[in-house]
Amino acid sequence: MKVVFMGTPEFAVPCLREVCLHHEVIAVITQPDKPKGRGHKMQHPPVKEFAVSQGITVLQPERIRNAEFVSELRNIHADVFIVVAYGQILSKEILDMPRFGCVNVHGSLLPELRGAAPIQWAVVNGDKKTGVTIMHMDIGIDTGDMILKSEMEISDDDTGGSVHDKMSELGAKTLLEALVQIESGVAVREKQDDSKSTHAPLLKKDTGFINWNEPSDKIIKLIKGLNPWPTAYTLYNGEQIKIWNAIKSSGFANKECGEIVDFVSSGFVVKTQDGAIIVTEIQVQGSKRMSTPDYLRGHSLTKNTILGK
RNA sequence: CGCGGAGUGGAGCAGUCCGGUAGCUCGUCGGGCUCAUAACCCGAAGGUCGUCAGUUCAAAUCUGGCCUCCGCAA
Repeated sequence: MKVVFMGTPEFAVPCLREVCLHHEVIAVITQPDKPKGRGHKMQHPPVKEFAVSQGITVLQPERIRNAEFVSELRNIHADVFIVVAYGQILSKEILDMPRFGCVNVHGSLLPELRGAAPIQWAVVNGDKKTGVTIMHMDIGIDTGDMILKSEMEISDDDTGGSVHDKMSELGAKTLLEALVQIESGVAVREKQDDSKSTHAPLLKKDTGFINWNEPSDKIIKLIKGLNPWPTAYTLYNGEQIKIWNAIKSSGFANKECGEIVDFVSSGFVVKTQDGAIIVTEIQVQGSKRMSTPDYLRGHSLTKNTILGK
């Protein structure tokens, strides 16, 4: 099929890679280059990098819904638009353009976790499984008719990052299957049960601020789900400490939540609502991420300090 | 030219302001003690202090350039 691919971050690259192998990608549409990062250097979206390496035409409209760009898009005459984490909302005009419509790869088992950050929220919520859904886009956000789903397990060791990476590949595979079905006319259109929908809002920095008054399991899920971004964090005497990893512990019933109650070989122990957790990997401002024992070799933390303020 | 932090034996740091013998906590290796130990005691190895140049009798330390890493902000 003749495909226009819309996508921006790393997550979309495997999809583009696989689609390139089996279909004719006539254009890639991605977000404009933006000054980003330290020193405000220009940064190309990962999808652009890949597209350029394959010699595919790259278009980076500031606003894809602008009349001028829409007419440009109309002239491309693709059979299908594939949208994977593009980052802009498509207008009805665009959705109706290709013969087979617009196909989206979404990182959850819809109708659960509609929205911007389904992968991380699945981990944060402590879900045991998640998956990808391939769907026909409609005017709503992640509300379109579903074509195909693939499930995957979330293990205790998984992080937002690890699930992201695995799902990125799973999504590409599932997308290819769906495209075959679409092309041969056997693809189903399953309506979503809106009454079962949940929401996975955009992650912000402060999503990672740890509330030590919550149970150990919940805090650990937050830490895992927001690793590597935006990362769970707390404050130690007003200084931010990112917490990369922690394991469950217990005891210290008579202590205050958030208090550093002990030091053990794998890290320091913090009281939570229903027990304690051992913080095993941290990062302080200006320094790199390291295991807590490493950190404690050159720094000291004071016992009984209350974290989070 | 967005703001800021950092590069010192294998790890994490101190020392830099105020130039003058390379230090701490661990790890490693050897020995001792112990029924035993991630415990304790004794000893050892291991660093051209990111890099290049400059100042100086003398540079980890002062000056300038470069490389790399990190936090914030976007």
